[in-house]
Amino acid sequence: MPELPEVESVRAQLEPALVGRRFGRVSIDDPRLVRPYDPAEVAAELEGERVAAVERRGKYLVVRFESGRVLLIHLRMTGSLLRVPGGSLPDDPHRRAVVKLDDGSDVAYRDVRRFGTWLLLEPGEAERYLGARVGDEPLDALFTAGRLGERLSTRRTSLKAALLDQRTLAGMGNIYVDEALWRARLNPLRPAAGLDRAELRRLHRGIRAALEQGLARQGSTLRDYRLPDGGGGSMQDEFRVYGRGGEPCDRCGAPIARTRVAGRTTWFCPMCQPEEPQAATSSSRRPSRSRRQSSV
DNA sequence: AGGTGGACCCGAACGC
DNA sequence: TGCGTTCGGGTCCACC
Repeated sequence: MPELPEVESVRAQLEPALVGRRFGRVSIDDPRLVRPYDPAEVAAELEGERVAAVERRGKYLVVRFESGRVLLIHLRMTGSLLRVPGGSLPDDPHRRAVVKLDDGSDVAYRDVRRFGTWLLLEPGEAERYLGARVGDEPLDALFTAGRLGERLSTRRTSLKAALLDQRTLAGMGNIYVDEALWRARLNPLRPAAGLDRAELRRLHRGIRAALEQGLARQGSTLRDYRLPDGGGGSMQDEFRVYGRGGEPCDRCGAPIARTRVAGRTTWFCPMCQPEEPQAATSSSRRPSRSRRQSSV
């Protein structure tokens, strides 16, 4: 599922192919993609636009045109973009749209489950749209452990739910939240607002480490994820907990547990990520008791 | 206000 | 073999 590392990897490949290019013929074959707008009208409006920049905010791809208009692409779960140079697109029953560029290349949008969206916004509209939905960029230099603490301090829900909320911070999904919490040795059910400074530092590092490793591997390819050149990522080979129920924890050897938190399947290590924080030598926190955990 | 759960999709994996 | 059922994932929206 495309999360921040996947979307950023797509963006990086798309940018040199798109910037400076003018959209030629555009066909949008699935009305869901641009709902509630008319596919033919959106396609017609896109034709002739020249790309000024290809950016990313959270899980959104942001295609900025010289006109000031912005095309926001969200891949949701199974969306992918394929760029081919010569206009020889392979057949694909799940293709939902094609953009012909003025250098003759084609950019095709594929989406098995049809959750993805293309939204064409007029100049100035994108900032407000994104601002309402997307919080801090976790890899931005301004995103510190202190800032993370601020964002979490007002939340009344679990750590997992808060991190999945794109307004808390942008770009984490089910995979990278579980991976970040494992790295931070924090239980997904811990209250989001209850972390001390040391825990916040661990979480901040865990988030960045998980996302940066995902970026280095060009994302994770579980099923439908593809880069614009047709390749895949390899982060799935580096998962510490995601999808690994019953396997031994890389850190302590205990079997990885599978449970459900915030409506999502959640993997964690019951030993490394206990519900009660471990007693620290310098703190007066009461010692952790053994807790029954759901297993596998 | 803020959190929770269902709806939206469809292919894969499962159960009988 | 072949059917039916369950599952999952990100976001929105109705509900509490």
